[in-house]
Order: sequence, then C-alpha cells, then structure tokens
Amino acid sequence: MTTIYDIAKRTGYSPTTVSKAFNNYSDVREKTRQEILEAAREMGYLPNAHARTLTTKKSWTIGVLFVEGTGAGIRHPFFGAVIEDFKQVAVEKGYALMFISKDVGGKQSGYLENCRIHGVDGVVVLLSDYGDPYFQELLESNIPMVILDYETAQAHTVCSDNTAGALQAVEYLVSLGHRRIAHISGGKGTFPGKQRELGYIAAMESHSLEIPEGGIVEGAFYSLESGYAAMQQLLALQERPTAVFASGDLLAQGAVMAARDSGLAVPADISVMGFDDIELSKFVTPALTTVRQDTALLGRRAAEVLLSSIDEGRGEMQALVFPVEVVVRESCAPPAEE
Amino acid sequence: MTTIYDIAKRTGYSPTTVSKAFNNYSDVREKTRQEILEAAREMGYLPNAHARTLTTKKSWTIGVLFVEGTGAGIRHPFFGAVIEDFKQVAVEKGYALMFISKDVGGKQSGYLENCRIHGVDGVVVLLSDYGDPYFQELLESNIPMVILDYETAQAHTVCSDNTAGALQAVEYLVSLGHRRIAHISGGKGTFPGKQRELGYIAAMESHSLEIPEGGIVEGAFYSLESGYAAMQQLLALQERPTAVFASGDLLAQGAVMAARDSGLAVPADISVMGFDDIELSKFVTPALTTVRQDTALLGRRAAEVLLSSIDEGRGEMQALVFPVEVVVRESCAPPAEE
DNA sequence: AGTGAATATTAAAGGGCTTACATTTACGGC
DNA sequence: GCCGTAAATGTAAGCCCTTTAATATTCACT
Repeated sequence: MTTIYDIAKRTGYSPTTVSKAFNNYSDVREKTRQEILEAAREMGYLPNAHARTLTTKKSWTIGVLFVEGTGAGIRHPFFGAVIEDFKQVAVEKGYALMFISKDVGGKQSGYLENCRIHGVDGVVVLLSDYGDPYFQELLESNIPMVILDYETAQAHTVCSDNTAGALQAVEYLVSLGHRRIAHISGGKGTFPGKQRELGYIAAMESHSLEIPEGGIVEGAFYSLESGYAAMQQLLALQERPTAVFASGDLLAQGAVMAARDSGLAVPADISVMGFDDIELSKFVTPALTTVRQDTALLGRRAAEVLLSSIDEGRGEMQALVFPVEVVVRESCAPPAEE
Repeated sequence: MTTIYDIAKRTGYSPTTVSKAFNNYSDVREKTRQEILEAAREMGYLPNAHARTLTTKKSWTIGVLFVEGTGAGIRHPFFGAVIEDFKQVAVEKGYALMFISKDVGGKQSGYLENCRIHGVDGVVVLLSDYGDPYFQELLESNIPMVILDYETAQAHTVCSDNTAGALQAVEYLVSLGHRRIAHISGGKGTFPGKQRELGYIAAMESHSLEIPEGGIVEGAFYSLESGYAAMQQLLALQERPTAVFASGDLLAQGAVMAARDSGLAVPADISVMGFDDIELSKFVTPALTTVRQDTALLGRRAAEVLLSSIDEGRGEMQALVFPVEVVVRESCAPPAEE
C-alpha cells in the first residue's frame, strides 16, 4: 500500500509537502504539485480514509438509520425511494452512506453509540417507530441530524404536509358526492398516521359531516393485511360508508381486496382512496386514487438540510413541510344512488 | 472524547492493558478487566473505529455496490429485498454496510478506488450492467467479493437457477395446453436475461415446439414500459401467441396492460407469465403467475459466502445456484378453443 | 550586498489504537 | 531465601495522515 511517505521518498519532497499537494494548499508550487501528483499516479497511491479521519475528525460519512425489525427495511417502498434521492446529493457532495444498526455483532449497543464509534458526520433518520428509546437517545445528542416523516423541535425535520393531504383527499371524496366517509388510520405510534387522521377529522368537520360511529379504524404497520381487516370492520357497520380514506396505499389496497371479497365492486359500490402513491398503486386494478408525496424532493431537501447543518453547525432547526397532491385514478367514483 | 489513555490514567493501568481488556486478551486478570470496563462505562468511553482500522487493517465494513444510474437504485424491488437479508446476517456478524459509488464528490473515481480508500473488507455486488469497466476493474482485484445475479469464475457468485426457472415456466404453460408461446426477454446485457431466454428456447425445443418468427422480443431494463411495447409487437404477429413468458414481473405486467389495451382479456384470451415474484405481483389483477426467487435465501447465503471468504481467504470460487418455483396465480389459463 | 517580505518546504507532534517484546510480580519448590 | 516459571502488566513503535510552527529559499528593491 503506497503512502505519502513512499511518494515523499520517491520525489524527494517531505511528506508534509506531499500531503499539502493533495489538499490544494496554496503554498506548494504548481510545478511541485504536478511532480507529486504524477508520482502518485504512477505508484497507484490512494489516500487512506481512516487515517485522514483520525486526524481531521471528519469522516465524510453519513449514517443512515433505516427501519429495522418490521421486516420491511430497505424494501420499504416510501423510505427506499426517499433515501435513493438523498444518496444522490450526498454522494455528489463527497459523502458516503453507511447503515447504522442498533445491534452489531449480537451486542445491543444503540444508534448513538454506533454513530460515535464510526464517527459519522451526520445522520438521516427514516424510522417508523419514533418512540424507540435508542432513537430518543440519539435525538438528545448533538449529532447533526435530519429526520423524515416526523416533527420535533430537537432536530431538522422533513415531511409531507400530511394534514393538508388528508384534507385534500376528503375534499375530493366530498366533491364526488360522498358524505359517509370512513378512515383507516395508520398505526397509533406513527407521526404521519396521526397527522392524516387529524386532517381527516378537520375536513369532515369543515363540511359539517358526521364521522360515523366506529368510522375510524386503526391499521397496524401500514400493512396490506391490516387494511384488509380494517375494511372488514368498516363493512360491518350499521350504515356502510360510501367511501374510505386510508392512511397508506397498502392499507387502501387491503381495503380494496376486502371489499371485493365481500362482493362489493370498487369504485362502483364503494370508493377507496390511499396515501403515498407507492409504485404499485398505478398497477393494481382499479388503479388507486391516492395522495402523492414527492419523494424525490423530500430526499433531496433532506440531504441539503443535513449537509448544511454539518457545515455550518446545527443553527435554527428547520421543519420543512412539502405539499402533496391528489392523484386521481380509478378507485373512486360518485356514490351509488340509494 | 474519552480514549484508552484517559482510562489508563484514571485506573492506573497502562494503555496496553486497557486495550487488552477490551479485546479479551487472556493475559489480563479478571479483576483488572472489570475495573477497566467499569471505568470505561463511567467515563462514557467508546472505541474509535477509524483508529482501530488504521492499525489492524480491518474495517468491519462491507461495501455495497448497488445499481446506479438507471434511477432504480435502492428501489429496485429484487435487489432491495436481497440486500435487506444480506444486511441482517452481516450486521449479526459485526459488519456495517456502506454504499460504494463510482463518482464521489463529482469526481469520477471508480468502484475499486473507493473500496480501497475506505478499506472495506469485502464487497457485495448487485449490478445490472456487468459490462461496466469500473466493475471489471473491481473484478480483477483481489478484494473478497460476492456477486449476485451473475456468473464468473473470478468471484463467488450467487444466483437463482434462471434457466431451470424459465424451463419450468414453459413447462407449466405447455401443461395448460399452450403451444404458441412467445418470450419477452430481459435486456441484452443482463445475465439472468440471457439465462432465461436460453431456458425458454431449450424448453420449447424439448417439446418440439417451434419458436414463432419474431416470438422473442427484447424488453429493456426490465421496465413496465418496455414490457408494454414488447407485447404490442407480439400481438401484431401473424399468428398471435396464446401465451407469453416474460423475463421479469414488471415486463409481464406491462404485457398484461398492453393486452388489455388491445381488447384482450388475460388470461381468457392470452396468458402471461412473469419472473421474480416481486411484491406487487400478488396485488395486480389478475394476480401474476410467475417464478419465485427466494430472495431471503439468496441474500443470506451471499453474506455467508462473503464473510467466510473474508475470514478464510478467497479459496475456491463458489457459484451458488438456487432453485426457483412456479407460483400459480391468475394470469395463466388454458388457451381458448380455436 | 543587504534587507524584508513573500513564497516554498520541512520537522515534529499528534490523532486513538494495537501489538511485539520487555519487564515486573506472584508463587511453588528446593 | 533464591530460582524458575507462569501470569500480569508495561514500553514503545507503528498505522497513515494533517497541521502548526519553524526554517529555508526566492525575489524585489534600497
């Protein structure tokens, strides 16, 4: 492995000068720099990131805290899309991404601990359970951080305007003529779930529509299965709703399947609307009418916020909220005449 | 930041002993170790991975080479699933995962270079374009490596039995009574694409079935759009095939949509079969009959192969091939009477 | 020539950890 | 009491790089 010492020996300069040549110090003569760079190329020199980090305290590494345990992980359609765009700008700026787990080598250690051990310069958080004590510990720390799908004054946050999204969704259903609109809520603990539920309630109130007794059902983990189960509950209601707004696309799709299995046609007999616009939503039949989040924008802006927080200190915490839009497809229609 | 020197000072032992205490050397007395560990805990000591790596030459980091550029990246449904399981066993064994890009900080540098700079202990490769010269460069190197969805004698490889899968697919279609079976092939450059096409051809021959002129169409990037276009070509054929075997689920789904847009019902008028069994395949209508790859197994075994290659030297190259299975759902049926 | 200011180069000190090797301590046996 | 061995601990060098402060060189100008 070639080091700056080897280059120094070969060119006759000191290691100091060699190092400076690579780091574009203004006090090495252009001719000298060229000589050194040329030698480095010939010798196949590559800098050692660990040695550099050891002295500079800067690792050029960003920790990625990704949903663990639920079995979704990297597969998670929404977070997966966001992180991909995040990665693009981070890499562009010279950073590498590293997954931070809480149990490494079978030892329970926690996110913060692993961040410290690896000396990451910052962290991007994409979790669904923000109650996790290990996450809280990280949150208390002073590591530059950006969190997705969550809001807190303790860190920069980036999320979609869930409340407004839910509002728009209900608006749309109302505009089709629906009045008995039920809601399949996201998991209790999730931030977007709460927001969307709030938006739903607010929208119903603003139209003076009554929320049917039992008209809000919780679906766990945003999973297809829980959407299915939730829909079964809704269909068993005294007065069956004519439209259902689900907090996630998978929940919605589960609802569609439950309706179908009960002999109801979507959207002829009952309308179903989702949230997220994950990839599969345009392929299912009927294609899902939903609320689209701009994942590319979320990812990109999250990266920008984090990087500038790394460069310029944490500064004022930013809570970025991005607008969403209703994507009309085939799963909603005016209610059937009664 | 607490270091072993701080602990040494506080406990009165030397840094050496402190280091040994952490590394479970047998020559520190149990009582001493306890004292040191206790002090470390009180002082909030955490080891510095970079310093450790610098001396030991072992980074406990695995580089992940993930499809770039096509826009799919982490979203890629198949690779995403595989890497998730890979990650699980790697983390379990104490490794962290780091994404390796070829252009960092706007500089074109290449995979190998970045692996060296970060001193990764090994690399897992999930690419679709294995012709990339930067990948070739990496392949020539001696970095422990496991490659997915590819075969070469130069590295350990893990893939599904694509040929057999294609064979089984055709078998199944034949068993339903189909004889005019067309194929939508994967991209020219992809390894699984070639394998599956070969399997298709072999299967057709073994049944003495003629491959219709123009009955093999290439779909680029395994994308929905190219599946759609390919299907349009097939439907325009003199004698329309009664069944189409597509090299990927997205291709297949595109084909289904093309058929539908041409006024054909799937599977009543034409059967469509896919490959991969990505998540959405069970949600579309008709649910896609396809060939399932065991992504969990692929990921897990890939990790095991890589880790043992790291521990015990590269050794004999292994080419692991895993069986696949036909998943019967709704998109295939016996051909219509003529 | 001599001065001072600017420019170019280097020595040396870390950064936090591991490890080969050296040294000290403990202890049973004579 | 002294020796030898095994067990426990310590010294010091080294991993590769950066950075501060000091030294050397150049050059313009009296």
